[in-house]
Amino acid sequence: MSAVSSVGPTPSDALDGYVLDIQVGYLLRRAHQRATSVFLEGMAPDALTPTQFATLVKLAELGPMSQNHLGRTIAMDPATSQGVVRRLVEQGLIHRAADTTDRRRAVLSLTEEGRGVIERCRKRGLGISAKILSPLQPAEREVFVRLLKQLV
Amino acid sequence: MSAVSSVGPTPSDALDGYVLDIQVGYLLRRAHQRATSVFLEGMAPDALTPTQFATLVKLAELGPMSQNHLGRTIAMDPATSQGVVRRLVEQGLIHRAADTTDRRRAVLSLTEEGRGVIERCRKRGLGISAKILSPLQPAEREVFVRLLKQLV
DNA sequence: CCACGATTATACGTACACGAACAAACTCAT
DNA sequence: ATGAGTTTGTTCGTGTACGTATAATCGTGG
Repeated sequence: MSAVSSVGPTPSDALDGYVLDIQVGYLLRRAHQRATSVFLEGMAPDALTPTQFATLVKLAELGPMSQNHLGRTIAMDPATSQGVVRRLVEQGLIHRAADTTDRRRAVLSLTEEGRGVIERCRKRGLGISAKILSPLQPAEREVFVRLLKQLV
Repeated sequence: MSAVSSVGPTPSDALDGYVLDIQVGYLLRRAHQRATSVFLEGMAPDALTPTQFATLVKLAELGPMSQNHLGRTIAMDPATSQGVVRRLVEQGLIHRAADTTDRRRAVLSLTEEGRGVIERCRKRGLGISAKILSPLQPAEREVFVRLLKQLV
């Protein structure tokens, strides 16, 4: 029976040194929330999510490939890839074709419309990145991105 | 299996300078994924998610309060708070009581079991934070956390 | 006192993220 | 060439996250 109740003004007997607001996981969650929010606001004209845009960009970078392969290049679970690709196909930005040599695979490629969306959104993407980093001093931004890359 | 041995010139005509892998939003998504994964692995004995743990910790820090208020202190949408708190109540870690002076509110507090979980998990939480930051040099870790805090 | 606006909590829909289970198809070793 | 093991894509369940809508309640100005 641990009598937990300290009479004093500290309700955090059980914590003892654990301060949530400086834990890196908590801060990453908050920063990711804000980055997503800035992205959605900036991409509102095309109604693209960060993951959807990343999928299109990677497909443009690397050319046609299978769904799972594409997903792996941007750290998407196969189950997640399925939903993301399905929505992009429904929007007409990605084309699905059967692979002639491997009947399990679906070969994905950009449609003309998908290519157009990327061109329109490229500049906006750079603006969004700048806005996310805007609370930092210019010199700090490069440091932060360098460290963040090491963390992934 | 290797990178695309460029069948054509550049498949990324539409990109022109937009490299996904150095966009801060994309890196934050990846880092958050990894942080979540490390957390879930480290907290496996108690099966707590990062958000659930944050909720318990904040409740210990600040004492009993309403559901929306608690949610706001850790950047949760009211809709999100509802689900997180419901699951914690189902696990017996949080107690819900009607507010006597405001019948809209539900006053949340930690149960004895909830307090025990926090005590057990405190040290593990610190270990998890260290593990997330482990790819960085010790000096870099403080810099990173400082910059990350400014981004939130 | 009462109508109006704000707040609290809930419900529904959408979207990522992942574990688990599955069928179909492929590869490879024996 | 057959069987074992792997890969591809899907489906289901859980959890976070958010917009929108709604009902109940509270506070305040007139």
